[in-house]
Amino acid sequence: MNLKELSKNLGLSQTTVSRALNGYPEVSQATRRRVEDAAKAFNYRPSTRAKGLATGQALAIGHVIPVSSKHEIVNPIFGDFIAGAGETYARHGYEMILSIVDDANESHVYEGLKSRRAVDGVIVHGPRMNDPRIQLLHDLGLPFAVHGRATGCALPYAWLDVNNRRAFLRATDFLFDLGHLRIALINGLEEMDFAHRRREGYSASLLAHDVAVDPELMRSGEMTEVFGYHSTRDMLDSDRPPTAILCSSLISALGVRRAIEERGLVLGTDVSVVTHDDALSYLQNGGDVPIFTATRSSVRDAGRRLAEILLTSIANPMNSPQHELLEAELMVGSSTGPAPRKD
Amino acid sequence: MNLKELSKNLGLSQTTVSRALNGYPEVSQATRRRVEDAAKAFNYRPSTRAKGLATGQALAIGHVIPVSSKHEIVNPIFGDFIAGAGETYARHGYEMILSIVDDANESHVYEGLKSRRAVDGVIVHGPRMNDPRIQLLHDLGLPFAVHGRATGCALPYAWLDVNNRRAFLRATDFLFDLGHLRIALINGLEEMDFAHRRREGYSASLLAHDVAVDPELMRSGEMTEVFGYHSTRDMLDSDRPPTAILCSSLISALGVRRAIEERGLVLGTDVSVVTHDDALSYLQNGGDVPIFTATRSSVRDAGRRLAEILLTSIANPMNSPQHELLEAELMVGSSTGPAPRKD
DNA sequence: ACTTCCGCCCAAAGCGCTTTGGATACCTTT
DNA sequence: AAAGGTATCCAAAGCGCTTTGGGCGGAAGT
Repeated sequence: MNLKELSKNLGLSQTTVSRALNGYPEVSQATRRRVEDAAKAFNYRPSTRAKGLATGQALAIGHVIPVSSKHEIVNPIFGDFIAGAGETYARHGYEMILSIVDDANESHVYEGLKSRRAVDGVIVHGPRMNDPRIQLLHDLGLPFAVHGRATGCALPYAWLDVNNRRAFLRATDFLFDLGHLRIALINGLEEMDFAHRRREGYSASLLAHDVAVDPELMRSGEMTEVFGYHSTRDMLDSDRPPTAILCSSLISALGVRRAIEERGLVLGTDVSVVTHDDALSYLQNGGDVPIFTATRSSVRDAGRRLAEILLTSIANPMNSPQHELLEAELMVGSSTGPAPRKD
Repeated sequence: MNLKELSKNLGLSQTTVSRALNGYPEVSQATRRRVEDAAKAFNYRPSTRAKGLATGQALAIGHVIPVSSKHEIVNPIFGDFIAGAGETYARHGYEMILSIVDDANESHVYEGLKSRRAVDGVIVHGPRMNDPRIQLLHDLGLPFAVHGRATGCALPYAWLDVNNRRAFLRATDFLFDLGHLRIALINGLEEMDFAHRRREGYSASLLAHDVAVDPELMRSGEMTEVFGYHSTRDMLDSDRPPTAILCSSLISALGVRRAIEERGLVLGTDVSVVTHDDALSYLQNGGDVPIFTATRSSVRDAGRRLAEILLTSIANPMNSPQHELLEAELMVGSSTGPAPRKD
């Protein structure tokens, strides 16, 4: 069923039917009702493509998911983020279109989305330091919003981020308060902006407590379970093992725990662990009592809100870009305890 | 830059430019080259929408991701599956459009995709037993392919599945060979087709070994870490605890391990565990030596191939639907060992 | 009674592409 | 030299919608 058929069926012009359906005022209540009923009855829905052609809008938002060409890893937070964003899009009648692309070709994908007029805007995932994408998108004139931030980019742009620095500062302070002095950091890849900020928070706390930064206690890599395991194992086997570990993801934290328990040590007694928790739906941090002490911030919620930010910036192109900085909450679980005494 | 401008620029008609770009023979080599060069120079790409309108194709595939309204859980395998499918789409010039929807509204979404002509076909995720979606899609005349199968659906349809029954049959046999007699099954939600098939394989092995099925040893639920933990804890605390556990996902297996170790038991010695492993990029089963003995099948590869199946079925609508049944490989890790002797 | 205005509706153009049905020039045949 | 191919190219229609620029009748104003 298309517009022409529907209007023929109703004995009305396409104009009137279109207007009735889109809520324009120059249609009488009676006809509007009649049209709406018929549309429902025939299960009529305007073709997205035709509508898009006529209006110049795509009614779609692009998500370009970088898959690191080295590691072939899809960010595990991605599913939940998308779920959140999808809620917003559904409410506003937008589609979400996804491109999976290895990070080498990324710029081509953005150019393609723009020149094919496939989307009205894009969400930038996994920003790195000085990320070239934001300059590129700016030059392309393609509206965008960033999940995270890109340190070093001077241009104003819309973003939503967790206060990673503050979260890791507080977490480290918390460990100091428990008496820990050798605190390790198992972080994401150095080039990622969030990892950089977390390290800053960590370093700032060390500095404030007059503790020197020990490179032996800092690891960074793709945040897999295995990475957490290996890093922890190596550090525990060293001469001066840490008594506490700060970890950038719950998945790696599982590996951290494995290494700790494999050594016969007890989590929260011999070694304390604090992790960041993205509140992934399939990986909750325990039940009522959190297992891990964690800095927590829902990535699904971030998806919902960042999508909202992007849509409003598309609707009001002249406004200056919005930001939102979410504070992570520090949830104390059973993975932390006082630093073990030296005997 | 659009076709009209480009052709004006070249002093050619839109027809010729369009044909040159789309590989039609009625264009001389010389002009084709000229056109291609100009297109590259101006960074011209045909508008997807206009092209779609003219051809009647959408050049897009829909993925409808059900988020269980009860549990609000996004299937963790989803990211990797999408990454695989995305590779295929990119190669064939298709876009991927995603709808996140709670399972109550699912049918509306499919109808919407169809009537808005937004996609050329869809991938069905997470099929349940007697899944009504396959009948619905069949009636709508929307091409589709299923990731998994739907027991009880009589219609022929395209699918790709792991041989779940065989995998779990072999895994259970393997545990029997090690001398285990009390083997537990921690499975996905009962209504999911894959869970049903895995249970069948498990039961068949028990039957073949003259062991009665004990409902106390069978759990099913959303496959989270916490679910694996709780199920294992409860079973280990019972009068007749299992000596081996079969688990439907690596994530739950992490919870299984936690419960085992929390009881002071040793994985692979006191309790053996075999899990299914979807080979998720961020959750590898150990490094060179697998941690868990596992039935393994890459879900990313499944995505790649199922997308291929769908695209060929769209290209050849008259052919009967293709299937592909993947065999999982049984990888022996360190989570299994001989059944402990009764002293 | 005559204009004015308003409420309701319509015909047609246009969005950017593909595709049909020629047209034109240049070769080959016979 | 006339007829028939062949290789290139083009004008225009059409895909399904929105939107511009009226048209038409009846109520209100004078």
